[in-house]
Amino acid sequence: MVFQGYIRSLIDMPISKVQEIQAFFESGHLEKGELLLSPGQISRKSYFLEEGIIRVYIIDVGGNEVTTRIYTSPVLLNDYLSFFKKEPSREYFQAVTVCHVQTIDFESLQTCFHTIPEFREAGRMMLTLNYATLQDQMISFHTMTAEERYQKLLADRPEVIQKVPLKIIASYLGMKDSSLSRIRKTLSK
Amino acid sequence: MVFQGYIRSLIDMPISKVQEIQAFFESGHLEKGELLLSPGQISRKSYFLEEGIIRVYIIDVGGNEVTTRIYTSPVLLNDYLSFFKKEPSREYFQAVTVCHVQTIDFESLQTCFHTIPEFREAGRMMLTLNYATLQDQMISFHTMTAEERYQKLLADRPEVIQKVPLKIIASYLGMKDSSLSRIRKTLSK
DNA sequence: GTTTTTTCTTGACATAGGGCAAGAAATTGG
DNA sequence: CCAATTTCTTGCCCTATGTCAAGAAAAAAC
Repeated sequence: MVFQGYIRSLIDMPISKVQEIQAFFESGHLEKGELLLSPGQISRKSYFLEEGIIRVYIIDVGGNEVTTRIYTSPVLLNDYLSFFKKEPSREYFQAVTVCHVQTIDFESLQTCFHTIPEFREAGRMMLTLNYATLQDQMISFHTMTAEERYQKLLADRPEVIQKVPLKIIASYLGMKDSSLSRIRKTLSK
Repeated sequence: MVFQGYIRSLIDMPISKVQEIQAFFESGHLEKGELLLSPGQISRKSYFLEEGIIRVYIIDVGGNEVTTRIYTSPVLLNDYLSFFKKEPSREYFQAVTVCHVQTIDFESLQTCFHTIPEFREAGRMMLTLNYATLQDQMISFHTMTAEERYQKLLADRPEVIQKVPLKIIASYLGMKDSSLSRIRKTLSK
């Protein structure tokens, strides 16, 4: 249901088509804290996140975790570069909460792309949307203060604020956790 | 030549294939300062930037220009969201220098995608690479100071430093032009 | 349910970079 | 060439956010 609605929101197509697509995926489950992918590994799977939250982070030169993306369901996601170019990933993908996912491996995805043109379109649309999201994030960094970025996240994706630890949110928003804590105090007044 | 080398760097394919692809494009020329696309317009073309520099910017709520991307040749570029979803663009695309480009319209691109699977792959690769670039940029904002970002740009793409006005570079790096000017002074010592 | 570990809050102080504005320098246009 | 723009530099002062560190609160482990 979730899967079908999401795919059809990307590209309009008959239910039968989506069911055909869905048959290529298989259901899975992720524990809180589970790593889907680590630096050095080659990504073998793409995911449809049906329920839950997944974050992507790196360890910077100073040894700090930097969260660059936070995915909230429903969404299609993978490590494009690693998955398509078959090169080692440079990021950690981690389940922040328990997650329900639908997974698909490279070969199945290629088959699916080749046999169902609509899915190819959907794939491109997914990448396009992800790109647009990242771009919005860039613009936020250029034009907003740390507090404004927090308020935007609160307005756009309140579930992130509710379910993700403060220090991960702070890193994602490009500030220190002490600053975010102070911002919260200010806003609570 | 430039076109062929670039496409083949995305996806390995015989020269004859690339020539077939190139036939779908037509040569063009952009004046310095020329706008390729403005907010509200629907993007009708994709570009291969053969020579020159193109920047993308928006006007933020405070009325300031914010440069979000700077493309240096050779590179394939377009406004994905506007071009593929046929929705109004939200950005300005502007030639920063005189440019040589190869252009292709939506219909030709679709035809090219359908008839040449390799080009479809190349298109996906282009989007993937652009995504990766944007992501690197995000990470820079998270982990580096303004000065470090400047030094990185200088190391990675010196031609940007040489040919793009300081205030555009400053905006792209997320700082004020006065700050960048001071950074330059510091570094020159 | 007690201990251990992790996360969050808070204070005191430091600093990178912003805001404003004036003038210098470079570029553009006639 | 000379005037008009536009771009770049610089001084002074200011503020948002960082740094460090300690303790409180919450969550996880036993």
